[in-house]
Amino acid sequence: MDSIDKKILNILQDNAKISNREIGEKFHLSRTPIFDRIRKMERKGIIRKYITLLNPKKVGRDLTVFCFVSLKHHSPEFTASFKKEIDCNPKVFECYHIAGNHDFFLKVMVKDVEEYYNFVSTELAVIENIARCKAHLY
Amino acid sequence: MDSIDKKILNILQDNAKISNREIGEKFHLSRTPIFDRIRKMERKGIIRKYITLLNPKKVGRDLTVFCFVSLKHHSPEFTASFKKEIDCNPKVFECYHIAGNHDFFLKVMVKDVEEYYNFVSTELAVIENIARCKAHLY
DNA sequence: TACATTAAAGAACAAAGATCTTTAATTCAA
DNA sequence: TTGAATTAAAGATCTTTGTTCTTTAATGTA
Repeated sequence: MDSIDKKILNILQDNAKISNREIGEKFHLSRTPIFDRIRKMERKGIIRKYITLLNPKKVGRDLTVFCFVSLKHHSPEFTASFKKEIDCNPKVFECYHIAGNHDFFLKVMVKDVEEYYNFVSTELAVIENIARCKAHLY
Repeated sequence: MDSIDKKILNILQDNAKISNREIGEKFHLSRTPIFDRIRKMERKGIIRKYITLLNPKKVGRDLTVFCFVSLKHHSPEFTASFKKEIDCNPKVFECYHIAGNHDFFLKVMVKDVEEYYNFVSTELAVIENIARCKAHLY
């Protein structure tokens, strides 16, 4: 991976739909080498996927909550089981197992505070292994 | 926005590069109405942007740090100025202005702990308005 | 030097996006 | 209910893009 590859990645990170020709113009290259470079990075797994970002406020998800969850039991089985369960929840947009005082970090997107507390009481707190949950509203 | 629009959004969220024809096949529609629906949602701002996700481990970003930053001054000018500055930093992948005890929440991706502390000392702490910074390693 | 490897360009083709017109369905007011 | 206006979809068409293949130049190696 040379400096051109890295610059291509920077461009793509911000805009997945830019054409190879337009990228090539920035480096005085034709679209062929750009295509080849991108495909190589896709095949190597450097480029993971192309996704679409929505405007949460316009799709009924006005409130973002960052939420630290502590578990009672910390064995690999328990943490993996928790992650698997929470990853399926459509309100949970990101889930990380972090080091430090807490165990998991969640990014939850909901309509309002009421929906968030419903989420906590009916979808989060019902999970056996949960000890504590600390929220940061956005 | 009807149910077809919502399903289109679900598909696009996971794959920004799927063709209109392929989406249309799922609903027994031609590519024209799919194109029109997507463009409408783009113009309304429902669709925000198309981005590329990389594999952090393969681009020398093994360590993710969630970092809460508190500011000294909290006026709109100060917070906007901080956000503008930090948004330009290539190591900062997400930045949110949150309610609660802290002011900003950052998702920072770096090679290792050393690079993170370099980031804090040479790129974060140099910003005048910073009061505190609390990190959660991932 | 001679050979293999790599990167880029250019030609060529299939597929995609994008625009425009027409048709059918739906809504709304007279 | 009728008729006009609006909307959604299809189909034709054109431009651009992605993709493949071949050729050429540059680089590295025995």
